[in-house]
Amino acid sequence: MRDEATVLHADLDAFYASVEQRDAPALRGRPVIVGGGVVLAASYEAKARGVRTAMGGRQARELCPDAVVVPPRMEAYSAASRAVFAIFHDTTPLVEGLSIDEAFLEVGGLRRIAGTPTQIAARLRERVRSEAGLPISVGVARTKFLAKVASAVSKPDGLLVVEPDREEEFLLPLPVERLWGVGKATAAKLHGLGIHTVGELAELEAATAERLLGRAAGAHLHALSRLRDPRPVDTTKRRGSIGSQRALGTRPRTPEELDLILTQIIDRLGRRLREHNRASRTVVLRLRFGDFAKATRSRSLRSPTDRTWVLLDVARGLMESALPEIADRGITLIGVSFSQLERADAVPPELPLDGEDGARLDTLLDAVRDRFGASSVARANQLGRDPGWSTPVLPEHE
DNA sequence: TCTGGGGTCCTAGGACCC
DNA sequence: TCTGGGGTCCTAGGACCC
Repeated sequence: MRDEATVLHADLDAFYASVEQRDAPALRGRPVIVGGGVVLAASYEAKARGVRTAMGGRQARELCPDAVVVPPRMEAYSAASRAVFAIFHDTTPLVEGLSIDEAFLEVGGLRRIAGTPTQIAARLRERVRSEAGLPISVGVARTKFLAKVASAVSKPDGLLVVEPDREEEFLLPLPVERLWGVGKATAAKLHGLGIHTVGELAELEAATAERLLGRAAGAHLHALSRLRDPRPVDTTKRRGSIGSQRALGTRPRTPEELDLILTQIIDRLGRRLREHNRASRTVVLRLRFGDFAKATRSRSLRSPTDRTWVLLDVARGLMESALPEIADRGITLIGVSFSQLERADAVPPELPLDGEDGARLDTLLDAVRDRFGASSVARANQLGRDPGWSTPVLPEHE
């Protein structure tokens, strides 16, 4: 196990709001809220008045009537993110992006050319401030998890180093909500057992935590509470899904309206897919009904595709199957994600399955699905992806 | 609290294969 | 013919994060 603090977690402060303040000097020093219906981001001046991310817009304005409310400018945030990540990559080749505004950096091998992790972290903060014009907090520790907690504790605009011999003293008194993966539901379960601090969780047996929280989550959180986090900084991660959704309000919608919205979402997502040279094998339709209960419907394809018309076709089928329930319960949100992504240029060509053969196979698969259920189709899909299988078998089924 | 939009990972049952 | 262990894929749902 590494015994030196060489992992940095760098996390931009109030990211969207800071970009707005950077670009409009009149907003500096004032409470800024990004987003109208719901707060997407709040500047520290607004946070000081109790405004929080994900809070309803009305409540936020009551807490902070003099706040400047601005609509989000996603393009500006993407550009700012690219500039900051360029500084990350200039600092070390070992960068693992977590989201638009945070990343892990492994700087263990750089001591001779760039100095200690603490020196590297301080210089990184200066560069982001002077070159990108944004405040950033950095945590430095032996593991990713501790570095992330350290950056959160250091906010705003902070730098916090957790030396290996101070880890217990730093972590154990913190509330369990600080653990990465403990949200409302998990915190409530732990509180029910009288567990409020990380130290109290660490005193449980691992098996007890697993029984209470589920095998994976329980084992993971228990390990974190005992300072075990073997995950290295991973530079090879790629996005596994992309999605888009639209809230609809509560008024009734006709099937024609829903189809139009679905088409717009799929069209936009299809573009994003092709821009990133990716293809998707599973389409997920996400619904929120009139009572705000959620549901998903999904379907997997024979092979990944980036063709909008194919994806739209699948999504329409899912939507159609949900229409009766929507008519009953009303609908307040439509979302679509494309998952099981692969590189589009790595998808093997489907030569034997194009054109009429492809149409015949689709008909065949539909018949199989009707008669034997979806998992038979899943098996047929496996066979269909086997290049040695598809060509000779098809004509026999005509 | 009358509720955004983008993601990740895990669980669990049914069906299937070897 | 029955039983079983180990594994994969699909679908649906849930918790969590920023």
